[in-house]
Amino acid sequence: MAKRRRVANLMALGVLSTVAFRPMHPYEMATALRGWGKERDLQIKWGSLYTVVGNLAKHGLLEEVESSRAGRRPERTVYRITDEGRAELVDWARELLSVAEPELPRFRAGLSVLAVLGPDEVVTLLRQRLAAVGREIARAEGALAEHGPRVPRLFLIEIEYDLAMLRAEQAWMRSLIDEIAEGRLPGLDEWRKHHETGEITAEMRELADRSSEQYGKPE
Amino acid sequence: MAKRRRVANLMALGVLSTVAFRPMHPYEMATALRGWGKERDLQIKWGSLYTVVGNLAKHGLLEEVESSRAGRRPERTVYRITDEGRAELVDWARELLSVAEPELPRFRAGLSVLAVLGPDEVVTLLRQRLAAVGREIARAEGALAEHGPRVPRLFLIEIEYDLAMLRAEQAWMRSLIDEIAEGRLPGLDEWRKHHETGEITAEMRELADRSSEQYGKPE
DNA sequence: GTGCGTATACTCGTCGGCGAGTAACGCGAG
DNA sequence: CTCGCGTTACTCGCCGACGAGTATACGCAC
Repeated sequence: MAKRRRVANLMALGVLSTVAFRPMHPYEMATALRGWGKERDLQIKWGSLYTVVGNLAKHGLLEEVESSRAGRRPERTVYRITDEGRAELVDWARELLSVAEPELPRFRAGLSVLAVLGPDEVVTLLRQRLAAVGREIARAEGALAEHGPRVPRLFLIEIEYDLAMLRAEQAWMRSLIDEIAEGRLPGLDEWRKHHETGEITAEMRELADRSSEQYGKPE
Repeated sequence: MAKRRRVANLMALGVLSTVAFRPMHPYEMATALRGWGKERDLQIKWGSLYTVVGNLAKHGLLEEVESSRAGRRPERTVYRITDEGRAELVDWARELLSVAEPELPRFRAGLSVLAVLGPDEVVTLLRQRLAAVGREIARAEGALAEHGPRVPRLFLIEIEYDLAMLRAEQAWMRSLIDEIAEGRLPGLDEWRKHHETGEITAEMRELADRSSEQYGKPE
């Protein structure tokens, strides 16, 4: 289960997958990744790039090929992927596709502190986010429509995944918004009262102090 | 849009939300969070805890109350939330609930490097993950069933969100698996051939070299 | 009552992440 | 032909994340 990667940063996965095609220097890897459209999956931090490539080399997953300097430009070090690097890439892909450890999206964190806001405001905020999700959906659909004809479907799979997840999120948010807005959410009155008066119900106090186990084991 | 948080780590959100109830020392915050069941959202790294609390204090979101030592135990520093801290908590919650910047789940990264594996293996791996997702669903359902009676629904919202997302993921994975397993995915033959012979199609080579813009602007 | 395992409550050091800075080149405008 | 601004290609350095280490206290067996 998810053995510790020598280079854990997901950008390293991107690097490995581009440099698998042909030897490159770091900057080239980044532009290739970008040109590919993968900046979305593993966002490129220019600062990290060289750290990551350096670490990959240190661990024998990449190796330095040449260190040419054209003119008096800064030196460009070209790297090639090693057999070990290729193995790591494959093994990592296997892990990512087969393991489902729970993720912690930021929105989920927001949901878990819902109660610090009042119900009415929550509805407003969720509506804003719903609109934003709608825009993301449009964007993903646009991307599919644009590239669908030219690019094999295999390479657009992540976008299809995005779409599926975004639509699910949209549906879920809609039903939650409706429940709150129409007053059907159980406990809504206590929530509103707590928020207006700042008063903490006995229930909440109890919850706050209890330290029993809940949903999910500590790692 | 997502102004830079003085303390960006999501654990800080957890800390703020617990210490909002009453002053505590760091270790107590962590156990409260755990007892609450929030270790799932913002997983607790013991090393980070003190860094995070320290940073919150440094930025005036928490303040030191007393530094009692009971017996000859290590000194316990108790912190209280400041008005600024409370404001940050509320503002942060607002942001998390209203903004939808795209997340980058690990699975999505795996999908984006699908092609380094062969279709048959991909099916096997996805089936494994499908089973794992099923177990996660069961777990979330169990948690809902267990706590539903005792805990107000408001505090279980994240679990409902988990469930919705997990089910969507399950459905999407099923349909992808079927498409590949039943040979309905377009481009499947090229994919298989590429994987068996190691040969790169002209299409892929072209894709690899092109550096045109795609889906998503660089930040 | 003494030994030992476990919970409590931190401290420290390292390593990676990443923003900001730098420097050479190339080109288009005037 | 030269100014300057965008692109290429990196380097530097801080600071935050977190694993591992540490030290006390408490409970319980024998």
